[in-house]
Amino acid sequence: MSDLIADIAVNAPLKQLYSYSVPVELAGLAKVGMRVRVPFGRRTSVGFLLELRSGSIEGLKSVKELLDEQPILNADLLALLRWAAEYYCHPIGQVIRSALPAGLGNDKSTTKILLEPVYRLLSCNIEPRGAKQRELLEFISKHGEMSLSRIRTSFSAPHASLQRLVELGFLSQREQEKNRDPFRQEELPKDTCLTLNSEQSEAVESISSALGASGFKSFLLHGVTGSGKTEVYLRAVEKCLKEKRQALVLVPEIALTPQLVARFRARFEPAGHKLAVLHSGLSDGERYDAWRAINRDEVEIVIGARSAVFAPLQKPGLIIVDEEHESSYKQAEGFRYNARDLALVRGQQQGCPVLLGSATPSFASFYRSEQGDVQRLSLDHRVHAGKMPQVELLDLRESPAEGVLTNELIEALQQTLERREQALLLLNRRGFAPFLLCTDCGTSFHCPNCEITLTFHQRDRLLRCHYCDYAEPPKEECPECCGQNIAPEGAGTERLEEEVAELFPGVRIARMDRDTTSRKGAHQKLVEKMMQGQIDILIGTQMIAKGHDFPGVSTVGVLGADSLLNLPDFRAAERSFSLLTQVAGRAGRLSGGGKVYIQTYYPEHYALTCAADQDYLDFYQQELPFRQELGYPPCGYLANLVFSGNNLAQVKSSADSLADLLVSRAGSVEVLGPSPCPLARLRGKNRLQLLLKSTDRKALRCLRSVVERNKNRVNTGVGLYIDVDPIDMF
DNA sequence: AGCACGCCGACT
DNA sequence: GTCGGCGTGCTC
Repeated sequence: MSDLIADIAVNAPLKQLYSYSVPVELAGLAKVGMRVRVPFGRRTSVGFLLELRSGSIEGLKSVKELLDEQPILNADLLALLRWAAEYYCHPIGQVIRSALPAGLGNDKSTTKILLEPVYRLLSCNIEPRGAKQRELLEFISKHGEMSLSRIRTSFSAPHASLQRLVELGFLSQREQEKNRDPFRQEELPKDTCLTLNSEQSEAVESISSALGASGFKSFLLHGVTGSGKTEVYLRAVEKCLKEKRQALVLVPEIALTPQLVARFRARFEPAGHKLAVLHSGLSDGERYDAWRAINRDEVEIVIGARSAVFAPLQKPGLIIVDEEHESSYKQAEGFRYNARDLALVRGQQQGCPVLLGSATPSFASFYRSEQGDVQRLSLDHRVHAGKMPQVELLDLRESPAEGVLTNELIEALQQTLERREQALLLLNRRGFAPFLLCTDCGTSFHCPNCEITLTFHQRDRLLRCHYCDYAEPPKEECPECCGQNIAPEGAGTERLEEEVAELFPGVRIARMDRDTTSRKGAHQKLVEKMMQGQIDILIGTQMIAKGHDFPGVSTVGVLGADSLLNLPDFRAAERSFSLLTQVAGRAGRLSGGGKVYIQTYYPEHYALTCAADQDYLDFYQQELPFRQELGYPPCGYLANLVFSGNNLAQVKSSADSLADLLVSRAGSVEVLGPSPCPLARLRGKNRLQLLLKSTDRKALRCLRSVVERNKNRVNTGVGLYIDVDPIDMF
């Protein structure tokens, strides 16, 4: 006797599926991709139906309830999610939940479906008496079925009259789901349909032919700032819509790039194409409505941040990842996926082209394009033939700064203010432990095994490598120049703001960083003030280098470029180059002849010199040997195991014992550590990491499954997670 | 993650 | 004598 069995991913941090019997009355209705309610242990839980098969139901509990009438996840999306759960070593139930809008994944559905009345004409043999009623009736008969909110756009307070018309039998009324529209009050911006230059045309041509062929193909659109990448996106999407397929556009953070959304709306909404936006700034309700509209196949273009890679499009024909180098595509907590990489996987699974775009491509993407895995499309020329700014590297060894600013930069700021132009000061101080530096010659201290900067640990007075746990005591004297001036470095935007205010009394200074923009709309407000010239000097973190162009800015100062270069991370040079190139592109966009000053102890470092020349290829060629020699991505693969717990001894013994096991099974995989995480204590927990590195992807996957099978070796009270393809090592 | 069971300290 | 602390173990 064979019965129907459902394999369910339960909403709990558990890797495997659980099998349930499907009761006869649900057998015909149950479909893969639906949410169900199942008894789980001594409680009930929401689960996701992933497989249906026949077999013996002996000893199985049965599905209690189907929570959807139709599957909410289609087969393609489920395939992507299952792949991601496996690849990123994360429980499938939680992976699925993270792909759903809040309210669909948990037991308590807090998000309400709004209903609104919809009116339809029944008969119009006789006329109603009131003038307003007649107008309403005429309006509805002209446009057919009409929702209350639509009627409200033409009539004020129509509800009472409509009620009366329903009572009199002129209209029928039914309830319909109402969609919350985040664009409600926004005016539709004007479209500027630009003519393409030859580079753009070529790029569009290549993408178009891939769209026509409808199979997977990936492109890297490498276009300098101002080279018109967005116009290429727009044309590609246009072509995609012509093929009757949908487009998915990923952006790092929509809140910071409203103009991209505006251009898409301007181009496509007048033609009647429906566009949806998914990002963290939406209310749960708005997000939920947008998600469901996409799922009902009412939307042709989706623009969204990271998690939009899971948008439930029925037949995506094109996936665009804008600013693909941005590290915010990697989720740093919980389900640690990389949306850029998953976009490529989704494209492969669904057979649709994927377009990665950036002015400073990630090293990985450029490498793939060099290998021929990704087709590179280059836009080397600025659309408006704007001059590239002049970049000057200020050598701090020759002219040390008294405070944060060197005299040259102070001078340049003074002149900028006199000319009534604006200045940007970038200081990317992030919460890292300070590093040691010889202020005479600029030497900092590197790990002999890993080639990354050693971090100074005040507590045990040691220089430590956060990858392999190499340690040495700090030198009293610089090994390069025998100088005695070895000092920890560090200064933040707040201190800079103070210094600038003292130097230039009366000047309008503003600061833009996470602290000053945490409130909703605060960022936009600063941007507007800057645009209107109400700010003379804007000080901020890398936030000021992204998103907006400030046409009035003629001078850019970069401080603490070295602190980025000295992060204990093999991507430090890549990050520095990328940020500096971007911020340099902010100067003198309109006026021409903007100047950029970068203060540094390493004016000869290739990350800086290449950024100064805006020369990506040169940077790539200089960086490549390091990655190759040390087997770092993309020349190798990484997985980071993080152990955390309150009791350091327990954390250490867990990490050590798992490390021993892994070393014995390592094969070609290097097992580095365990060593303290860059943030060795975080939220009261002691943290150790064990880095797995290999040029052989399969071997690394294999070792990861050894970890999965031996999680029980980890002491209770010690948490373990795996970060696959880590970006930040904390 | 929940939600139990279970085995030790201070309360009516 | 019990109420409850949170260690540990399981969930088709």
